[in-house]
Amino acid sequence: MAAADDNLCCVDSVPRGIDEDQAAVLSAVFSALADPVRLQIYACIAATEEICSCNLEVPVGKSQPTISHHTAKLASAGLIVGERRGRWMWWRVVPGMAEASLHAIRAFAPSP
Amino acid sequence: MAAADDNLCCVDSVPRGIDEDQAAVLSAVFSALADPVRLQIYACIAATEEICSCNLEVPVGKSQPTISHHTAKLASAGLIVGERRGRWMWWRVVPGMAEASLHAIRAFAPSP
DNA sequence: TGTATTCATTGATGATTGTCAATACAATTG
DNA sequence: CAATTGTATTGACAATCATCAATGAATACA
Repeated sequence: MAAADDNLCCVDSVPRGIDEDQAAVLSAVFSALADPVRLQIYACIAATEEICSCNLEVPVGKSQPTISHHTAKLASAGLIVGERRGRWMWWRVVPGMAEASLHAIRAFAPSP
Repeated sequence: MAAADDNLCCVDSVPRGIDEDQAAVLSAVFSALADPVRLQIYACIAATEEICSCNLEVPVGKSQPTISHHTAKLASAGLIVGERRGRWMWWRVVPGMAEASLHAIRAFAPSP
């Protein structure tokens, strides 16, 4: 019974995929991009040199606490950085962060 | 009163960011990558030519229904495609899908 | 035809999340 | 110092999600 290794699709050594810790870090980056509102915020920031928080409320159509919550999540993921100048908070995109995260997924994958 | 446009950080024309519909589509792609388990699955698939579902349960350490649920979400986002051959479901990565989604965010952003 | 196997679906549950009103904090201005 | 303005935090709530046990559907094999 069973123990037949002929009609199995399975190989002996299964690929390990990503390290569990690294998967958690990477998922945080993509989680930050997984929300339509945050995507609009990120695109707004990427489309400008830098932009302050008050300029984000109108184009994305959300309340100020919501904007603050989303920018904090983008910043926590390392996708943007903020600098406080006076009363205003200015946001810039961290160049290459998103691309590096994508690249990390297939670090060991054979190139196409 | 007010109407003082001197001490405002705001510009008149706020960047529109991404189209709302496109943001929904893109967020679906990144939502698919926003889970550690799905990242491991995606990496496992990317690391092989193609792999069948039964080979995914062991490396990610989840139950069969959970694996099926995750592969369905990755496929729904267009990141992988599945082909049924006999009893087995074989998965392949759709090349360039993730990169294209990233690129779409800054379609109109100035290059660095 | 019947049995075993692989994958998909359903139902249920605990956890996470997006949102806003209210409030607190910080910094400029009078 | 007091008032004003931009931002962050808290609390609460509805919605979504990840997970698994149980079940169903489809295919291969005897």
